[in-house]
Amino acid sequence: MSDNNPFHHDYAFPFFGENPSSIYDHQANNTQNHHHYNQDFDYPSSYMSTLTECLHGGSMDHYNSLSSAFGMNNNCSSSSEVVCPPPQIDHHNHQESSRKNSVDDHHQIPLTPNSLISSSSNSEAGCHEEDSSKIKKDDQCEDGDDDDKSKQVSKLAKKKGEKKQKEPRFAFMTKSEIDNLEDGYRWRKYGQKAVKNSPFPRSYYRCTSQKCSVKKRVERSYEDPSIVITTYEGQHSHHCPATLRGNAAAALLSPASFLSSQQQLLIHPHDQQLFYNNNTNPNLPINNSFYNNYHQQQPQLGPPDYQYGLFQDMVASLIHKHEP
DNA sequence: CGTGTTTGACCCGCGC
DNA sequence: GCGCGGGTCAAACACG
Repeated sequence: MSDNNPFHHDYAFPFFGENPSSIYDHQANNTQNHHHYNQDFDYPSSYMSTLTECLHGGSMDHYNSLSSAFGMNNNCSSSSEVVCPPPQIDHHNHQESSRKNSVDDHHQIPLTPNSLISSSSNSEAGCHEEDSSKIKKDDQCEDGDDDDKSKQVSKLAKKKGEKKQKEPRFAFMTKSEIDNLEDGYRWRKYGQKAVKNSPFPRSYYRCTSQKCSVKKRVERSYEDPSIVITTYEGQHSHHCPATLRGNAAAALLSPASFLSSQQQLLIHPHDQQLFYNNNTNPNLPINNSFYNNYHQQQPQLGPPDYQYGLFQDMVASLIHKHEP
């Protein structure tokens, strides 16, 4: 697949978070002129729970409800109810991670207005074929390569005789200076690759929980370097570590809930004006490991006060918006 | 020492 | 068959 845009073959949802100043700039300068938002677009507060359920291992019904909730068609030829903001190449906002692999050419690919919004199920023709490739690899193992028997045995035992189902995927776009957005789960990075036509590498993460095969890819949009594209693959087979402590309030106010709800909220351009993007809050350390360290080292405590405040502001706003 | 990251090598599918 | 690009593996390394 030559397409390096995950939104062309994954279940995709556009999210944008911005700080107030930047959204004003966007709207004043670009958004309204070059891209349209569906005026009838509705954003029920159930987004919050729906997305969380998806991330916590919900059924495909959740995917459907998500897609419908976001006004997306289930077929691939999306009518693009929501269009992403225009690409703004911001070269001073490049990430600093090392790139071992040089990218041959960084030429700009013409942006189609719907390029980031189209969605498809995994059964669509445009999906990845990585699972079939794995199966084939395992078949080759059966042929008897003595070299890597030990590591191949486990794979064989895992997949032999059954065709592994393709994992459902969905992707988020988030305006953030942080690449790896905290979602409440613990992830282990297992790879990084240069992306064709993009100066930004793609990172591969796997859920650290045993028996959980959920993966996620994180990459920065080459069209707008301030946008982080996170693609989840699979569904967690365990509870979110951030919500495991049995404290409903803590769970509600956990960074995981905060971030996902923030992303959902920020899908609507009008809401973008209401909230700070947590990740561009100058009071927050711009540090990938901030939330990870927080969860690992201070799991008994709630988020900092400003996070409480932000989240409560958002919830209050949501309630206000949906009151008759 | 346990956990997570980095990074070169490798595999696979696909197009030519 | 060959090269390319995406995805994964695993040894080496970093860090608390």
